[in-house]
Amino acid sequence: MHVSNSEIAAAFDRIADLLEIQGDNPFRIRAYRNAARTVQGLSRSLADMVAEGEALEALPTIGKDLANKIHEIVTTGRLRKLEALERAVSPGLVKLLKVPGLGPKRLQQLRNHLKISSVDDLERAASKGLVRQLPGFGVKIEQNILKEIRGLQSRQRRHLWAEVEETANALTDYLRAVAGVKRVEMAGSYRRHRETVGDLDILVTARKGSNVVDAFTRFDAVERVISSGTTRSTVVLRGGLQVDLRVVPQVSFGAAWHYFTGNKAHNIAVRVMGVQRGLKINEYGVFDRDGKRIAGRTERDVYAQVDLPWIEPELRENRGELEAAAAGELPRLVCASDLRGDLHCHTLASDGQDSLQAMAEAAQRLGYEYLAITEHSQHLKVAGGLSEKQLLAHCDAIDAVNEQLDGLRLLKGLEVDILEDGRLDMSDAVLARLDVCLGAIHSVFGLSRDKQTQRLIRAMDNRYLQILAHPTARLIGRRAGCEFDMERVMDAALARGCYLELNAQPQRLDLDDIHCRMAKERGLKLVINSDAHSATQLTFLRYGVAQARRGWLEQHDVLNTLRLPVLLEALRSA
DNA sequence: GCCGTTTTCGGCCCGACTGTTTTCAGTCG
Repeated sequence: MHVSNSEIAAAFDRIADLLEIQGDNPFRIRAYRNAARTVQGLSRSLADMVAEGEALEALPTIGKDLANKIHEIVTTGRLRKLEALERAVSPGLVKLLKVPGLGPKRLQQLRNHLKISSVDDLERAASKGLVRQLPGFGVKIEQNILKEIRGLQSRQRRHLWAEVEETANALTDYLRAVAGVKRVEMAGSYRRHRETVGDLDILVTARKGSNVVDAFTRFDAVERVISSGTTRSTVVLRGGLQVDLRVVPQVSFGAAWHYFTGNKAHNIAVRVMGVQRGLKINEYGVFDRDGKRIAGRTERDVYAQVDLPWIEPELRENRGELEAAAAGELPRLVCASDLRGDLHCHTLASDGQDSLQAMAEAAQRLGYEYLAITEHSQHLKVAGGLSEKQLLAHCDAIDAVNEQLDGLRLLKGLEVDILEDGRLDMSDAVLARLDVCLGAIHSVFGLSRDKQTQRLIRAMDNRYLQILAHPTARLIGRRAGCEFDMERVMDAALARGCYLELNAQPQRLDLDDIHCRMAKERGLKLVINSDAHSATQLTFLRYGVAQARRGWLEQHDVLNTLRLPVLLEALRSA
């Protein structure tokens, strides 16, 4: 049995939910939520740490009690505290807490007076006009509850970052054109480039008297206005995306941008650092003991007040970036212009939509030195996988295009299927003729953790395999990644001179940010690839770069920042 | 439940908006 960090985090979050319903001490509830976040963000397996007898209490937000609980869940697979809570709380209640506007206090009222224990109960009671009669409730709250229940499903899902990019750009362009508006910036998880975002946060500075909030609520795609004050407004767009707007004075812009970028844990930690220095930090600025504003115009000013350099938004997760900043050890994050090429794409020869020539021209326009053409292999019939004979012919075609190219070199590659037993779907004799060989899992995702680990390691045992493509094979929101021992696979890759891919397709982003950091910590280089299936998809590489930055990667951690000759040397010695 | 330049108890980030009240509680981010 292996208990993953995600499972432990989920257990702590679940405990927090259940405690909230019981109206428990809010600080205890927060302690569980903080711990869940810490656990989720660790780049080491807690199960391994327990097995090696390491002191879990050294981890931030983990004290003696939670260390014991982690120990219990890792060694027994159970958590008695959670089981007791599950028995004490009826299952429908947790879902009720997800209804916007319903917190622990109102939930308590509903349970005590109306015996409500599920969303269905609540809908019935609200429809009959029973809810409005409770103390503290009224007609408006009752109507809101009914409205929110109906919209519950559509709003719960998170959106891929890339899916909301266009809306974010349209909205900022729209707001920048409003009279009196000076500055418009995205904040929140969008600015931090999380792979999915729950809502959009937009920050605006404007001259006095500007009707920016009004204009915002009249934006074309707005379906519903949830709230609208003088400095703040929330709307829901068609399609269910929620957008929050904040308007702040210019002198507060930096403080507000920092505050609304988050994440919450990062903000709280910075505020606590302020408190230790006798400062109050809020979205309007940094204030001394006399209440005088001493900073706030830029983010850099705010950080400077707590003796820190400016921190890249992608790092702001309270996963050690504040400590690194204090020590002057922040990473110099990789950026898109560091990349000199792309080692994973498809053409019409398998399941791509553009010709070799079109892909080459697009790569030239992007200024790349190299682009690897990596079709599927025969086992993946649905994607037009190539037989050995077809692959060799395709290599000739690549050679022919290369003869015409200036400045760009197409590399002969393959995304070879890793079969169930770990063998590769192509003979060594043919693989030997390639510049680049990626291996990937496209079937049998459900093997046991042990077998999947062995499968991947056996694939890397093949001397021709250089890169493990989209290692977990997850599809965000649709398919969980394969289960295997990531740390063993990474160590095996390191020992064999193999590399792991960070696949930049927005629905894959595989490896994720935590995995990136695991790799970096062991000195394993990653390759950021677009896996483009058309010429325009080559620009997807930027999503991968964002994910890499969230994983603290620097230029020297990424293989395809190398110049072509150095890259080829690195691949040959793999 | 965590944590410590106020260190083993007593705090725990802080402000906006809504709706129900008539000065504030609840919720949210």
